[in-house]
Amino acid sequence: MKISSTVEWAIHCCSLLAGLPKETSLTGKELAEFHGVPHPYLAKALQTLSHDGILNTVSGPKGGYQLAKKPNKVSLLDIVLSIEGNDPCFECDEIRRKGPTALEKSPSYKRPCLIASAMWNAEKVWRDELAKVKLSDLLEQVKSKVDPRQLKKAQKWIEQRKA
Amino acid sequence: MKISSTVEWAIHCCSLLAGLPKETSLTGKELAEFHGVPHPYLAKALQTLSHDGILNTVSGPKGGYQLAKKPNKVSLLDIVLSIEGNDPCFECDEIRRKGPTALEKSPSYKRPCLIASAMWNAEKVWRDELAKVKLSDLLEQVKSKVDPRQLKKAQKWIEQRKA
DNA sequence: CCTATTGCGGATAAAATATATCCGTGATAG
DNA sequence: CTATCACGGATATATTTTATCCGCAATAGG
Repeated sequence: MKISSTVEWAIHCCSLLAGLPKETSLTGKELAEFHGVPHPYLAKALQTLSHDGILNTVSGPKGGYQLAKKPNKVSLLDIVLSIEGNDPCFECDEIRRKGPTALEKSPSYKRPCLIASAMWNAEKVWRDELAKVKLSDLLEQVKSKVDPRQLKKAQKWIEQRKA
Repeated sequence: MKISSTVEWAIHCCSLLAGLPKETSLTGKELAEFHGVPHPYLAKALQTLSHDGILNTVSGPKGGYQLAKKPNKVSLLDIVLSIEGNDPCFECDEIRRKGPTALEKSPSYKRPCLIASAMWNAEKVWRDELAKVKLSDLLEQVKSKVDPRQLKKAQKWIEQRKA
């Protein structure tokens, strides 16, 4: 039960893009360099986010990625599901219907397995919690909790690229 | 982000053992056959559950597995963590400290990354939810929601083995 | 136009993890 | 003493994750 590290990269990228001035975009290469992660692989994730309407992309020189929506309209859940897919993390293999004591057919099989239900319910509260957290919330926290020197440094790095 | 199918087996096994009459135990082979899953691999899971104090084991003929605690003292979280390990599913790779705009050293690095915090918080509510569900709760639901014919069949199958 | 830059999509490779099996050892009931 | 069973380690196989590459389409600028 491990969340792929691509999810971490994707959230960082989206957070960064969310904090950018209007009309500013970053290329995949820049996003990879900024975060110190491999570019070709990160590109796959950006592609996926773009496909799912979280990022806007522009081809060609001066192209790159922008956040497709307002930061308060993008949740962590949106990003996680985009990268990981929205299959539930607990998959019910219907083992209640296997083995020598299973019935050929039973009305109770139409209801979900009790164990699966409990697992899915827990996953639901997890998802609900992630859905509550928007990129705008992260931006808000950044103001007070991240070292101002780092913010300055990042801002400078980006301005230099876009000049 | 997928939970291993071994977890599903483990929960089914624990639930079954929880519903057994006092002093009744089942062998690894019986548990595997009952659920229609491969015995040697399931044995590994049972071993782990035993190691973590969820199951009691007895060697030798007439040996096997029993639930080590009362059903209301074993939660789904106990079983999940036993099998999957208790590492958080989101691992923070500290990418905020990587790349050209990171600082050598900053007091803000002593606090957890904001993104990781949000992910861990969601995982906490997930765990809390799983901790709420005890094997006794599942047993209670079984009474009203599982086909009585299947319960009868299972009971008979076990009695026959133990006769 | 032409060219350089950039994202897209498919194919592929390498590494890590999950799944599954086997066997020798020790414990124990009969 | 023997048959049954759990334990622990070693090993094999399958699947997933991680990572890279390349040809194509889009586009800004000369």
